[in-house]
Amino acid sequence: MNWIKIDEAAKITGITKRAIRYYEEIGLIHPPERSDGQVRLYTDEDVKQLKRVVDAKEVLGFSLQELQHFLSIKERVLEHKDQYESTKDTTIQQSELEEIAVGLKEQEKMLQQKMEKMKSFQEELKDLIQKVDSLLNV
Amino acid sequence: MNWIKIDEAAKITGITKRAIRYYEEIGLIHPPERSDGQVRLYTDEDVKQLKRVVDAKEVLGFSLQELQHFLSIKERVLEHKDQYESTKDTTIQQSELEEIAVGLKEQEKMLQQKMEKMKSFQEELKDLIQKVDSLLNV
DNA sequence: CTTTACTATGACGCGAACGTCAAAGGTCCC
DNA sequence: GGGACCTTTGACGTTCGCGTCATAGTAAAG
Repeated sequence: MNWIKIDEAAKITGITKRAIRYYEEIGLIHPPERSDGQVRLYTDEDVKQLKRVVDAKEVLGFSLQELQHFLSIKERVLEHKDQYESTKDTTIQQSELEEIAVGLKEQEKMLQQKMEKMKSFQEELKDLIQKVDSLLNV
Repeated sequence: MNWIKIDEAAKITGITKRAIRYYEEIGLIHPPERSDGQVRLYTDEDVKQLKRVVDAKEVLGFSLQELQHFLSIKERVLEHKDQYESTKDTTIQQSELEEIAVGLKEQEKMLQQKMEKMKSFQEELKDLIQKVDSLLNV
């Protein structure tokens, strides 16, 4: 495995070291491994997750809390699927699954609305660009 | 004209009264008319503008400053177009127009990227919903 | 084993975007 | 015209998302 320290992880992702530690602090990313001396060591996977989280935050405008909520749901669902017949604590109750389904569908609806609004804003932007261009080409 | 006070405007738009006053304070919306006793009176147009501003903020994840910048550019461009042959102070210099064009095109590019990332996130969401549904229909 | 360069943790600071409260004044209805 | 209920301005408080020290420990090179 290729372990890197926080400074390199920061350089790769473009996120500051402080922000990375902060994301860990609020549970947005998994705490990475540590050296014997308590130094954080990141894998490629860790770095990927970091990038995805930041993308989602920037692009979707989700608050970090919302994002964390989504990620924990996702993990639990995937875990549930893998360990289908096990009876671990991580197993999700049927009733809870239904709630999750409702919540996710709600999210998808909101995302859809967001994208539509973005489109109309994009149109407006294009219009404005056209107008500016026509003013320039006289 | 149908004048409404801030409380009704707040109820219509879903924005708090404090936020509306704040938006006015930082120049995000035009100061509305006032009664003799200094009470803010909003028209339908004002309410529309409020909605659009908030939409843009929520959907695009713009900071209020960025948004204000965009709105002021837009207004000045439109004004420029109307008063084409006038020599008012509001007229935009050629050089400035070019800068604006560059800035707007940059914005459009970023918007495009955002929308693409949103799409892929939407796919992920749909996947997850499918998985949950398949877990429910056993 | 020392030096040099990171790293960890804790604490305080900060700007944005409001919330909240107080004091003073405005509106409207009977 | 006198309450009951808004509104305004000002000021301070709060939360989020980090930035920025300060202090102390760690890693790697020579």
